[in-house]
Amino acid sequence: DKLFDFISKYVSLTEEEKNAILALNLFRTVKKGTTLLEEGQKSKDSYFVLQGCIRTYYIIDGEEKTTAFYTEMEALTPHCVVSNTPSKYYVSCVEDSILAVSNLDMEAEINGKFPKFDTMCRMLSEELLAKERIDFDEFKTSSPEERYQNLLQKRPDLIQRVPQHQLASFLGIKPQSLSRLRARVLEKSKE
Amino acid sequence: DKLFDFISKYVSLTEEEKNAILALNLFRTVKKGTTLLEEGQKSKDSYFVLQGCIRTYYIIDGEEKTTAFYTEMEALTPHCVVSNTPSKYYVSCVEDSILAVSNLDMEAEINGKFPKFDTMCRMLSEELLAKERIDFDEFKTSSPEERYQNLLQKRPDLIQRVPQHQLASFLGIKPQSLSRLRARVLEKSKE
DNA sequence: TTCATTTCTTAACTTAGGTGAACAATTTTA
DNA sequence: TAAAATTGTTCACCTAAGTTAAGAAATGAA
Repeated sequence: DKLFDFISKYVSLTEEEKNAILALNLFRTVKKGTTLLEEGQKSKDSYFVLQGCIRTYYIIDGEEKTTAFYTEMEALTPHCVVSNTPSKYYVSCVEDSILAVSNLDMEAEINGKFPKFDTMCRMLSEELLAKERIDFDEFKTSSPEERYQNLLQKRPDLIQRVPQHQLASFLGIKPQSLSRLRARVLEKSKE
Repeated sequence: DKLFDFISKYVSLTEEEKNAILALNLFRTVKKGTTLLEEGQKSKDSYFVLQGCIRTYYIIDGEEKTTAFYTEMEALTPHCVVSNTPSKYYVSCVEDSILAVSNLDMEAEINGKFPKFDTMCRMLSEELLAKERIDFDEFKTSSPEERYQNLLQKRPDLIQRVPQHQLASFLGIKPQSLSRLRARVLEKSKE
Protein backbone atom coordinates (compact mmCIF):
# COMPACT_ATOMS: atom_id res chain seq x y z
CA ASP A 1 0.00 0.00 0.00
CA LYS A 2 1.21 3.47 -0.96
CA LEU A 3 0.97 4.91 2.54
CA PHE A 4 3.27 2.25 3.97
CA ASP A 5 5.73 2.69 1.11
CA PHE A 6 5.88 6.33 2.06
CA ILE A 7 6.29 5.66 5.78
CA SER A 8 9.03 3.14 5.14
CA LYS A 9 11.24 5.97 3.87
CA TYR A 10 11.43 7.23 7.45
CA VAL A 11 10.91 4.30 9.84
CA SER A 12 10.23 0.57 9.53
CA LEU A 13 6.96 -0.62 10.99
CA THR A 14 6.08 -3.92 12.68
CA GLU A 15 2.89 -5.75 11.71
CA GLU A 16 1.35 -4.56 14.96
CA GLU A 17 2.05 -0.95 14.09
CA LYS A 18 0.72 -1.35 10.58
CA ASN A 19 -2.47 -2.87 11.93
CA ALA A 20 -2.85 -0.02 14.40
CA ILE A 21 -2.78 2.39 11.46
CA LEU A 22 -5.18 0.38 9.34
CA ALA A 23 -7.56 0.16 12.30
CA LEU A 24 -7.87 3.94 12.19
CA ASN A 25 -9.74 3.70 8.92
CA LEU A 26 -8.10 6.77 7.42
CA PHE A 27 -8.98 6.42 3.77
CA ARG A 28 -11.49 8.66 2.05
CA THR A 29 -12.47 9.11 -1.57
CA VAL A 30 -13.48 12.67 -2.35
CA LYS A 31 -15.12 14.19 -5.41
CA LYS A 32 -13.58 16.96 -7.45
CA GLY A 33 -14.63 20.35 -6.11
CA THR A 34 -15.28 19.15 -2.55
CA THR A 35 -14.25 21.69 0.07
CA LEU A 36 -12.28 19.95 2.80
CA LEU A 37 -11.66 23.01 4.95
CA GLU A 38 -13.18 26.49 4.94
CA GLU A 39 -11.78 29.83 6.00
CA GLY A 40 -12.66 30.48 9.65
CA GLN A 41 -13.02 26.79 10.49
CA LYS A 42 -11.07 25.06 13.26
CA SER A 43 -10.31 21.63 11.89
CA LYS A 44 -8.01 18.97 13.33
CA ASP A 45 -7.61 17.00 10.12
CA SER A 46 -4.41 16.47 8.14
CA TYR A 47 -4.34 15.13 4.61
CA PHE A 48 -2.07 12.75 2.76
CA VAL A 49 -2.77 12.46 -0.95
CA LEU A 50 -2.74 8.86 -2.24
CA GLN A 51 -4.24 9.77 -5.57
CA GLY A 52 -5.49 13.01 -7.08
CA CYS A 53 -4.79 16.62 -6.18
CA ILE A 54 -5.89 19.08 -3.53
CA ARG A 55 -5.15 22.78 -3.24
CA THR A 56 -5.12 25.56 -0.67
CA TYR A 57 -6.62 28.90 -1.59
CA TYR A 58 -7.58 32.23 -0.09
CA ILE A 59 -10.41 34.54 -1.05
CA ILE A 60 -8.96 38.05 -1.18
CA ASP A 61 -11.19 40.93 -2.32
CA GLY A 62 -13.62 38.35 -3.64
CA GLU A 63 -10.94 36.64 -5.72
CA GLU A 64 -9.65 33.13 -5.30
CA LYS A 65 -5.90 32.97 -4.84
CA THR A 66 -4.51 29.45 -5.08
CA THR A 67 -1.18 29.17 -3.29
CA ALA A 68 -0.35 25.47 -3.19
CA PHE A 69 -1.14 22.10 -4.75
CA TYR A 70 -0.63 18.72 -3.11
CA THR A 71 -0.47 15.66 -5.33
CA GLU A 72 0.38 11.97 -4.95
CA MET A 73 2.56 11.24 -1.87
CA GLU A 74 2.34 14.78 -0.53
CA ALA A 75 1.03 15.80 2.88
CA LEU A 76 -0.79 18.85 4.16
CA THR A 77 -1.30 19.70 7.80
CA PRO A 78 -3.27 22.96 7.71
CA HIS A 79 -2.03 25.79 9.87
CA CYS A 80 -5.20 25.77 12.00
CA VAL A 81 -4.49 22.20 13.12
CA VAL A 82 -1.12 23.17 14.51
CA SER A 83 -2.05 26.55 15.99
CA ASN A 84 -5.62 25.70 17.00
CA THR A 85 -6.86 28.94 15.44
CA PRO A 86 -9.48 29.53 12.70
CA SER A 87 -8.16 28.68 9.26
CA LYS A 88 -7.00 31.52 7.03
CA TYR A 89 -7.49 29.48 3.89
CA TYR A 90 -9.66 26.94 2.14
CA VAL A 91 -8.64 23.43 1.12
CA SER A 92 -10.43 21.77 -1.75
CA CYS A 93 -10.17 18.93 -4.25
CA VAL A 94 -8.88 19.75 -7.72
CA GLU A 95 -9.64 16.22 -8.95
CA ASP A 96 -11.49 13.17 -7.67
CA SER A 97 -9.01 11.98 -5.06
CA ILE A 98 -8.14 9.30 -2.56
CA LEU A 99 -6.83 10.74 0.70
CA ALA A 100 -5.63 9.47 4.04
CA VAL A 101 -7.21 11.82 6.54
CA SER A 102 -5.78 11.77 10.03
CA ASN A 103 -7.07 13.57 13.06
CA LEU A 104 -4.88 15.40 15.59
CA ASP A 105 -6.39 13.46 18.51
CA MET A 106 -5.79 10.15 16.75
CA GLU A 107 -2.22 11.13 16.06
CA ALA A 108 -1.67 12.03 19.70
CA GLU A 109 -2.97 8.61 20.72
CA ILE A 110 -0.80 6.73 18.22
CA ASN A 111 2.25 8.84 19.03
CA GLY A 112 1.72 8.02 22.70
CA LYS A 113 1.59 4.29 22.02
CA PHE A 114 4.39 4.18 19.46
CA PRO A 115 7.17 6.73 20.01
CA LYS A 116 8.46 5.74 16.60
CA PHE A 117 5.73 7.87 15.07
CA ASP A 118 7.03 10.96 16.79
CA THR A 119 10.39 10.27 15.20
CA MET A 120 8.83 9.75 11.80
CA CYS A 121 6.72 12.90 11.99
CA ARG A 122 9.73 14.88 13.17
CA MET A 123 11.84 13.68 10.25
CA LEU A 124 9.05 14.27 7.77
CA SER A 125 8.26 17.79 8.89
CA GLU A 126 11.93 18.76 9.19
CA GLU A 127 12.39 17.60 5.63
CA LEU A 128 9.28 19.38 4.39
CA LEU A 129 10.26 22.56 6.22
CA ALA A 130 13.73 22.60 4.68
CA LYS A 131 12.19 21.94 1.25
CA GLU A 132 9.52 24.59 1.70
CA ARG A 133 12.19 27.15 2.53
CA ILE A 134 14.12 26.26 -0.62
CA ASP A 135 10.94 26.55 -2.71
CA PHE A 136 10.24 29.94 -1.13
CA ASP A 137 13.82 31.02 -1.85
CA GLU A 138 13.49 29.97 -5.49
CA PHE A 139 10.27 31.90 -5.77
CA LYS A 140 11.85 35.03 -4.32
CA THR A 141 14.90 34.89 -6.53
CA SER A 142 13.13 34.33 -9.84
CA SER A 143 10.79 36.16 -12.19
CA PRO A 144 7.31 34.90 -13.13
CA GLU A 145 8.66 33.61 -16.43
CA GLU A 146 11.51 31.77 -14.70
CA ARG A 147 9.01 30.29 -12.24
CA TYR A 148 6.92 29.03 -15.11
CA GLN A 149 9.92 27.52 -16.88
CA ASN A 150 10.94 25.92 -13.60
CA LEU A 151 7.51 24.40 -13.19
CA LEU A 152 7.68 23.04 -16.74
CA GLN A 153 10.84 21.21 -15.69
CA LYS A 154 9.92 20.10 -12.20
CA ARG A 155 6.18 19.47 -12.23
CA PRO A 156 5.04 19.32 -15.87
CA ASP A 157 2.03 17.28 -14.78
CA LEU A 158 0.65 20.21 -12.75
CA ILE A 159 0.44 22.43 -15.83
CA GLN A 160 -1.76 19.80 -17.46
CA ARG A 161 -4.01 18.79 -14.61
CA VAL A 162 -4.73 22.16 -13.02
CA PRO A 163 -6.82 25.11 -14.36
CA GLN A 164 -4.69 27.96 -15.70
CA HIS A 165 -6.16 30.63 -13.43
CA GLN A 166 -5.23 28.53 -10.38
CA LEU A 167 -1.75 28.03 -11.77
CA ALA A 168 -1.43 31.78 -12.29
CA SER A 169 -1.90 32.72 -8.65
CA PHE A 170 0.29 29.75 -7.69
CA LEU A 171 3.00 31.49 -9.77
CA GLY A 172 2.17 34.82 -8.16
CA ILE A 173 0.60 36.48 -11.22
CA LYS A 174 -2.81 37.11 -12.86
CA PRO A 175 -4.39 34.65 -15.33
CA GLN A 176 -4.06 37.17 -18.19
CA SER A 177 -0.36 37.52 -17.49
CA LEU A 178 0.09 33.75 -17.52
CA SER A 179 -1.66 33.57 -20.90
CA ARG A 180 0.63 36.26 -22.28
CA LEU A 181 3.71 34.70 -20.70
CA ARG A 182 2.88 31.30 -22.19
CA ALA A 183 2.45 32.85 -25.63
CA ARG A 184 5.81 34.59 -25.20
CA VAL A 185 7.57 31.39 -24.13
CA LEU A 186 6.02 29.46 -27.02
CA GLU A 187 7.15 32.16 -29.45
CA LYS A 188 10.71 31.97 -28.12
CA SER A 189 10.84 28.18 -28.42
CA LYS A 190 9.88 28.40 -32.11
CA GLU A 191 12.96 30.44 -32.99
CA ASP B 1 18.10 30.94 30.26
CA LYS B 2 16.47 31.88 26.94
CA LEU B 3 16.88 28.47 25.36
CA PHE B 4 14.99 26.76 28.19
CA ASP B 5 12.25 29.38 28.07
CA PHE B 6 11.84 28.53 24.44
CA ILE B 7 11.84 24.77 24.99
CA SER B 8 9.29 25.06 27.78
CA LYS B 9 6.73 26.20 25.22
CA TYR B 10 6.76 22.66 23.84
CA VAL B 11 7.76 20.24 26.62
CA SER B 12 8.76 20.50 30.28
CA LEU B 13 12.26 19.33 31.11
CA THR B 14 13.61 17.63 34.23
CA GLU B 15 16.84 18.85 35.80
CA GLU B 16 18.57 15.80 34.36
CA GLU B 17 17.45 16.71 30.87
CA LYS B 18 18.47 20.32 31.27
CA ASN B 19 21.91 19.23 32.44
CA ALA B 20 22.24 16.90 29.48
CA ILE B 21 21.66 19.87 27.21
CA LEU B 22 24.04 22.15 29.05
CA ALA B 23 26.70 19.42 28.93
CA LEU B 24 26.64 19.68 25.15
CA ASN B 25 28.23 23.09 25.34
CA LEU B 26 26.16 24.53 22.51
CA PHE B 27 26.74 28.24 22.91
CA ARG B 28 28.84 30.25 20.49
CA THR B 29 29.44 33.95 20.10
CA VAL B 30 30.03 34.94 16.50
CA LYS B 31 31.23 38.20 14.97
CA LYS B 32 29.26 40.14 12.40
CA GLY B 33 30.10 39.00 8.90
CA THR B 34 31.18 35.50 9.90
CA THR B 35 30.18 32.85 7.38
CA LEU B 36 28.63 29.89 9.18
CA LEU B 37 27.91 27.79 6.12
CA GLU B 38 29.09 28.04 2.51
CA GLU B 39 27.49 26.93 -0.72
CA GLY B 40 28.64 23.42 -1.58
CA GLN B 41 29.42 22.50 2.02
CA LYS B 42 27.89 19.50 3.81
CA SER B 43 27.33 20.71 7.35
CA LYS B 44 25.44 18.97 10.16
CA ASP B 45 24.93 22.08 12.28
CA SER B 46 21.64 23.73 13.17
CA TYR B 47 21.38 27.22 14.64
CA PHE B 48 19.18 28.75 17.28
CA VAL B 49 19.57 32.51 17.64
CA LEU B 50 19.75 33.68 21.28
CA GLN B 51 20.85 37.17 20.36
CA GLY B 52 21.63 38.89 17.07
CA CYS B 53 20.70 38.02 13.53
CA ILE B 54 21.79 35.56 10.87
CA ARG B 55 20.72 35.29 7.25
CA THR B 56 20.67 32.81 4.39
CA TYR B 57 21.77 33.97 0.95
CA TYR B 58 22.53 32.67 -2.50
CA ILE B 59 25.03 33.95 -5.03
CA ILE B 60 23.26 34.03 -8.38
CA ASP B 61 25.08 35.47 -11.40
CA GLY B 62 27.61 36.94 -9.00
CA GLU B 63 24.92 38.71 -6.98
CA GLU B 64 24.03 38.07 -3.37
CA LYS B 65 20.36 37.23 -2.91
CA THR B 66 19.30 37.25 0.73
CA THR B 67 16.19 35.15 1.24
CA ALA B 68 15.72 34.86 5.02
CA PHE B 69 16.68 36.40 8.33
CA TYR B 70 16.65 34.63 11.69
CA THR B 71 16.59 36.74 14.83
CA GLU B 72 16.12 36.15 18.57
CA MET B 73 14.32 32.88 19.37
CA GLU B 74 14.32 31.67 15.79
CA ALA B 75 15.82 28.43 14.54
CA LEU B 76 17.46 27.42 11.28
CA THR B 77 18.21 23.87 10.25
CA PRO B 78 19.85 24.24 6.83
CA HIS B 79 18.55 22.05 4.05
CA CYS B 80 21.89 20.25 3.69
CA VAL B 81 21.62 18.95 7.27
CA VAL B 82 18.32 17.26 6.56
CA SER B 83 19.06 15.98 3.07
CA ASN B 84 22.78 15.30 3.55
CA THR B 85 23.56 17.05 0.27
CA PRO B 86 25.85 20.04 -0.46
CA SER B 87 24.30 23.31 0.64
CA LYS B 88 22.68 25.50 -2.00
CA TYR B 89 23.07 28.60 0.10
CA TYR B 90 25.31 30.51 2.48
CA VAL B 91 24.54 31.31 6.11
CA SER B 92 26.20 34.30 7.71
CA CYS B 93 25.98 36.68 10.64
CA VAL B 94 24.32 40.03 10.07
CA GLU B 95 25.28 41.23 13.58
CA ASP B 96 27.52 40.06 16.39
CA SER B 97 25.41 37.18 17.70
CA ILE B 98 25.03 34.52 20.34
CA LEU B 99 23.90 31.20 18.92
CA ALA B 100 23.12 27.73 20.16
CA VAL B 101 24.71 25.45 17.59
CA SER B 102 23.62 21.84 17.64
CA ASN B 103 25.00 19.00 15.62
CA LEU B 104 22.88 16.33 13.92
CA ASP B 105 24.83 13.53 15.59
CA MET B 106 24.40 15.12 19.00
CA GLU B 107 20.71 15.49 18.37
CA ALA B 108 20.40 11.86 17.40
CA GLU B 109 22.11 10.85 20.64
CA ILE B 110 19.92 13.09 22.81
CA ASN B 111 16.77 12.06 20.96
CA GLY B 112 17.69 8.43 21.58
CA LYS B 113 18.13 9.02 25.31
CA PHE B 114 15.13 11.29 25.79
CA PRO B 115 12.20 10.55 23.46
CA LYS B 116 10.69 13.79 24.70
CA PHE B 117 13.07 15.65 22.39
CA ASP B 118 11.63 13.89 19.38
CA THR B 119 8.22 15.13 20.45
CA MET B 120 9.53 18.65 20.93
CA CYS B 121 11.31 18.75 17.59
CA ARG B 122 8.24 17.35 15.88
CA MET B 123 6.00 20.03 17.37
CA LEU B 124 8.49 22.76 16.60
CA SER B 125 9.04 21.82 12.99
CA GLU B 126 5.33 21.20 12.37
CA GLU B 127 4.65 24.67 13.69
CA LEU B 128 7.45 26.24 11.67
CA LEU B 129 6.35 24.42 8.52
CA ALA B 130 2.75 25.63 8.87
CA LYS B 131 4.03 29.17 9.51
CA GLU B 132 6.47 29.06 6.61
CA ARG B 133 3.65 28.04 4.29
CA ILE B 134 1.53 30.97 5.45
CA ASP B 135 4.46 33.36 4.93
CA PHE B 136 4.98 31.95 1.45
CA ASP B 137 1.27 32.35 0.71
CA GLU B 138 1.37 35.98 1.86
CA PHE B 139 4.36 36.61 -0.34
CA LYS B 140 2.63 35.11 -3.38
CA THR B 141 -0.57 37.02 -2.86
CA SER B 142 0.91 40.46 -2.35
CA SER B 143 2.85 43.08 -4.30
CA PRO B 144 6.34 44.30 -3.33
CA GLU B 145 4.82 47.42 -1.79
CA GLU B 146 2.32 45.38 0.24
CA ARG B 147 5.16 43.12 1.38
CA TYR B 148 7.11 46.14 2.56
CA GLN B 149 4.09 47.57 4.41
CA ASN B 150 3.53 44.15 5.96
CA LEU B 151 7.12 44.04 7.14
CA LEU B 152 6.75 47.51 8.65
CA GLN B 153 3.88 46.12 10.72
CA LYS B 154 5.22 42.70 11.62
CA ARG B 155 8.98 43.07 11.90
CA PRO B 156 9.78 46.81 12.08
CA ASP B 157 13.08 45.95 13.80
CA LEU B 158 14.35 44.13 10.69
CA ILE B 159 14.08 47.28 8.58
CA GLN B 160 16.35 49.04 11.03
CA ARG B 161 18.94 46.40 11.73
CA VAL B 162 19.47 44.97 8.27
CA PRO B 163 21.14 46.56 5.19
CA GLN B 164 18.64 47.78 2.59
CA HIS B 165 20.08 45.76 -0.27
CA GLN B 166 19.64 42.56 1.77
CA LEU B 167 16.10 43.59 2.63
CA ALA B 168 15.39 44.18 -1.04
CA SER B 169 16.09 40.63 -2.14
CA PHE B 170 14.28 39.39 0.96
CA LEU B 171 11.24 41.25 -0.45
CA GLY B 172 11.90 39.81 -3.89
CA ILE B 173 13.03 43.03 -5.59
CA LYS B 174 16.20 45.02 -6.47
CA PRO B 175 17.77 47.53 -4.07
CA GLN B 176 16.97 50.41 -6.43
CA SER B 177 13.32 49.38 -6.48
CA LEU B 178 13.22 49.29 -2.69
CA SER B 179 14.67 52.80 -2.52
CA ARG B 180 12.05 54.05 -4.95
CA LEU B 181 9.27 52.13 -3.20
CA ARG B 182 10.25 53.62 0.17
CA ALA B 183 10.23 57.12 -1.29
CA ARG B 184 6.78 56.45 -2.76
CA VAL B 185 5.42 55.11 0.55
CA LEU B 186 6.86 58.09 2.42
CA GLU B 187 5.29 60.48 -0.08
CA LYS B 188 1.89 58.82 0.37
CA SER B 189 2.07 59.02 4.16
CA LYS B 190 2.66 62.78 3.98
CA GLU B 191 -0.65 63.42 2.22
C1' DT C 1 42.69 61.08 8.99
C1' DT C 2 42.57 59.56 4.51
C1' DC C 3 41.52 56.36 1.01
C1' DA C 4 38.88 52.55 -0.51
C1' DT C 5 34.88 49.98 -0.27
C1' DT C 6 30.34 49.25 0.50
C1' DT C 7 25.83 50.97 0.70
C1' DC C 8 22.06 53.92 -0.62
C1' DT C 9 19.66 57.11 -3.56
C1' DT C 10 18.19 59.28 -7.80
C1' DA C 11 17.19 59.51 -12.66
C1' DA C 12 16.07 58.13 -17.49
C1' DC C 13 14.78 54.47 -20.06
C1' DT C 14 13.10 49.57 -20.88
C1' DT C 15 10.33 45.71 -19.87
C1' DA C 16 6.80 42.96 -18.16
C1' DG C 17 3.08 42.38 -15.11
C1' DG C 18 -1.68 44.61 -13.70
C1' DT C 19 -6.21 46.27 -15.31
C1' DG C 20 -10.48 46.39 -17.74
C1' DA C 21 -12.97 44.76 -21.39
C1' DA C 22 -14.40 41.83 -25.04
C1' DC C 23 -14.90 37.47 -26.85
C1' DA C 24 -14.11 32.47 -27.67
C1' DA C 25 -13.93 27.91 -25.83
C1' DT C 26 -15.16 24.73 -22.53
C1' DT C 27 -17.76 22.75 -18.90
C1' DT C 28 -21.78 22.47 -16.03
C1' DT C 29 -26.48 22.49 -15.21
C1' DA C 30 -31.21 22.62 -16.17
C1' DT D 1 -29.95 20.04 -26.22
C1' DA D 2 -29.90 24.71 -24.77
C1' DA D 3 -28.69 28.10 -21.52
C1' DA D 4 -25.61 29.51 -18.03
C1' DA D 5 -21.42 29.63 -15.85
C1' DT D 6 -16.67 29.03 -15.83
C1' DT D 7 -12.36 29.26 -18.00
C1' DG D 8 -8.89 30.90 -21.30
C1' DT D 9 -7.10 34.30 -24.68
C1' DT D 10 -6.21 38.70 -26.70
C1' DC D 11 -5.79 43.66 -26.77
C1' DA D 12 -4.81 48.50 -25.40
C1' DC D 13 -3.44 51.14 -21.82
C1' DC D 14 -1.37 51.86 -17.12
C1' DT D 15 1.91 51.10 -13.55
C1' DA D 16 5.73 49.58 -11.20
C1' DA D 17 9.77 46.84 -11.23
C1' DG D 18 14.32 45.97 -13.89
C1' DT D 19 18.47 48.11 -15.94
C1' DT D 20 22.24 51.11 -16.40
C1' DA D 21 24.73 54.68 -14.71
C1' DA D 22 26.16 58.39 -11.74
C1' DG D 23 26.96 60.32 -7.53
C1' DA D 24 26.27 60.90 -2.39
C1' DA D 25 26.66 58.93 2.12
C1' DA D 26 28.31 55.79 5.39
C1' DT D 27 31.57 52.42 6.83
C1' DG D 28 35.93 50.15 7.33
C1' DA D 29 40.88 49.73 6.90
C1' DA D 30 45.52 51.49 6.43
